[in-house]
Amino acid sequence: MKERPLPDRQRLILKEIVDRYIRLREPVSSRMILEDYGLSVSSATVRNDMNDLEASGYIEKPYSSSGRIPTKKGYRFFVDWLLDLSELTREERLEIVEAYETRCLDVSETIHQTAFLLENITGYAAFVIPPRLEETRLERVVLLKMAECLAFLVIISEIGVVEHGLVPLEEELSEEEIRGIMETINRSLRGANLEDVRMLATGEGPEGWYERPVRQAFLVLGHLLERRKERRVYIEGLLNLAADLQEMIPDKAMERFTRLGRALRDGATFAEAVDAARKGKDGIVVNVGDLPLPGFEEFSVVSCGYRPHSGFLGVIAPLWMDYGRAMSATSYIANRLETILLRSCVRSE
Amino acid sequence: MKERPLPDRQRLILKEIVDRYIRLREPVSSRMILEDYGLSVSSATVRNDMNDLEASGYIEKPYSSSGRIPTKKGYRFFVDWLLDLSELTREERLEIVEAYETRCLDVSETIHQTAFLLENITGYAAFVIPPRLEETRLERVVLLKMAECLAFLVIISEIGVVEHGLVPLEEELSEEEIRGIMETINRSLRGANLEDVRMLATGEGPEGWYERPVRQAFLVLGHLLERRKERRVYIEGLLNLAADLQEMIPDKAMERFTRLGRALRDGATFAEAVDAARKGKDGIVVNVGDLPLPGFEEFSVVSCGYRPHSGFLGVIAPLWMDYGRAMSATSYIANRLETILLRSCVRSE
DNA sequence: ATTAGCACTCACAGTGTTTGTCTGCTAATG
DNA sequence: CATTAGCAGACAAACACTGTGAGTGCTAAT
Repeated sequence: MKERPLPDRQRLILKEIVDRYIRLREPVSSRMILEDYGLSVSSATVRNDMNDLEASGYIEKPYSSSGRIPTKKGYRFFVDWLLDLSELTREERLEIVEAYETRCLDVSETIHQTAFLLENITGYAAFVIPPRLEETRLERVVLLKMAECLAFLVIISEIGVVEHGLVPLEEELSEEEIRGIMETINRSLRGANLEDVRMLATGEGPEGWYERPVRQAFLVLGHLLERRKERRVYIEGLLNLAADLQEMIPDKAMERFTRLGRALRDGATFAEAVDAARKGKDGIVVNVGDLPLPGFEEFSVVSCGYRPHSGFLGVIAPLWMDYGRAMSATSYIANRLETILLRSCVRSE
Repeated sequence: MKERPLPDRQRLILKEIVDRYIRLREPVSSRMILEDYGLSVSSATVRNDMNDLEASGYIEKPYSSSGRIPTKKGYRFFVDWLLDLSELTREERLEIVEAYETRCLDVSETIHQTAFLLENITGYAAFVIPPRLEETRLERVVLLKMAECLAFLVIISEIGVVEHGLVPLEEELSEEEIRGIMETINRSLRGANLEDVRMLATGEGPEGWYERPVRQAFLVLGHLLERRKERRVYIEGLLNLAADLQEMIPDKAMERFTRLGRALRDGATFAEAVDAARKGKDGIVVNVGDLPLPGFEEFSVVSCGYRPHSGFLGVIAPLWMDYGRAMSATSYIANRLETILLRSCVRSE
């Protein structure tokens, strides 16, 4: 794990190479570094250092006589040690805060909105992954009579409205009876985590225990939570990666783009990969091209957790992304979302 | 409008050229036609006919000595006169019917599902455009008390649940009072078209006429309908067009793809363009590369209306799409959706 | 340890060559 | 007069060849 620390000048040169490559997207030559950076040594000296850096695996040459570009290891080192964080401007922060102003209490809605927000701010592809069902506790369900044989079921967790759907009833029930069902459900399930609720409601479960109308509500409850479990990922702005791919591999760009798209179509896989890569950390995590998913070899993922635990969000962008900006945007928005979710509890009293 | 009808052999040759080009995607030479099609004439004769067809604008050459490919006019003629419709298989029809089995009464849900379905069946990009608000009448709203200062508003039209959302209340109201609000709203608005409702609810409207809590519900009502008005288009499977673009213009594929994506991001524009191109027709309409939208020059759109009027759905695919299949899939699914929507009214009694 | 100088490498863009396919035209044919 | 055979010409596609210039590695001098 512990690398021998780089000599000062080499650190400087590496930083310059990464900075410049991120800015201009072309191999950096020894002369370029001097021009930009007024180092008081000659280009040959720089070349020697670059040689060392290459030997240690931080940079590489696309071909034998070209300038250098950073390797993944180089980006990694850059992110860990050399990065200048660039805070969001006051205006940008304001924009984010305002975007949440008109929010309603629907969790999916909020999360979807967040994905858009993060996309707009960073210009990269953004994703938001809601807290796992396992980590979300049922506050209560609300069951309301809508028509003779139709009720409305709303699932409310500690962070707001999770899902809602219609419950067809086999016979007409009075409002009192429906309230009774609701209370039966709440009495037995309040405080349970939603994954347990789902399993209970979809599994063979305690069929005999309840009367038919309760079972009917249960069925829908399970159905809704199941749907929620599947639709776990909101990704926006995939199109932003198109131009990057074009630049990366002009002739295979399209193929790679579709591969990426397909990999992300099944959101759950992506969510799990990122979750695993975060290794349980809470705050900002940067994965430099090491997400074990097909098509992600040339992309970095910046992610940040938010409470309730197990929820996280972030951006997907090429290795040469502006890490500083992505990191501050991601953590700022994670923070806002967290605040919004925790504040907005829809409690019963 | 009326073209002089093509001589029989030329029709045959044109059909063969389009058929073959759609199948193999490469210019068709005079010899190919003979091989495939056992015409009892020589290739020179075919060439002469091809010359005539080119002169009339039905086919063209990519370069001076290549085989021929259809022009838009050629595709147009093909679609209008030469096409063999290819019905969906029994299995495919079954698949579609089954997909609607688990349907709930939420209109957006159903429509979204339909877009997926059409994409899967055809393998092209599919879109579904819901009926305009102007063409949808309010069946009724349902307002239900959920917590002390929170109610749930459900908007129900002739075709199902249109939208729902939370209504924050400024003071606690009894269930009776809330029911009162609901009835006030329903009394004055039932049967009105949703666009009028929206304008009424968002505009300055009859502020003075109602007490505060009613206004509050009104506000949310307007907000929900506004959102609905904006989110009018469901497009799925855009990625399917990527490969086609790659084939069409290998070097500019990505650029064109993003242009297409951006054009479709604002769904309303797309919806209007297609709507205009359909010229009020009810059934299947095929637009061969003549949709006046940037990026659509090289794409055809097959669309089909469904009731309630002003709703329509269809596919977007390259000019060389399998029109027969696309048309039968589109019209079949339009038909199913129509049935489902009209059947599923959520009436009050 | 640093530097100047030089030989070497290689992408890139431009140019030429070859090959094979398919056309248009013309003159012959029934 | 429609049809055909035969031939010359067009041109994409694939490939090799070349010059140019940016950038390196190495070596010998400081």
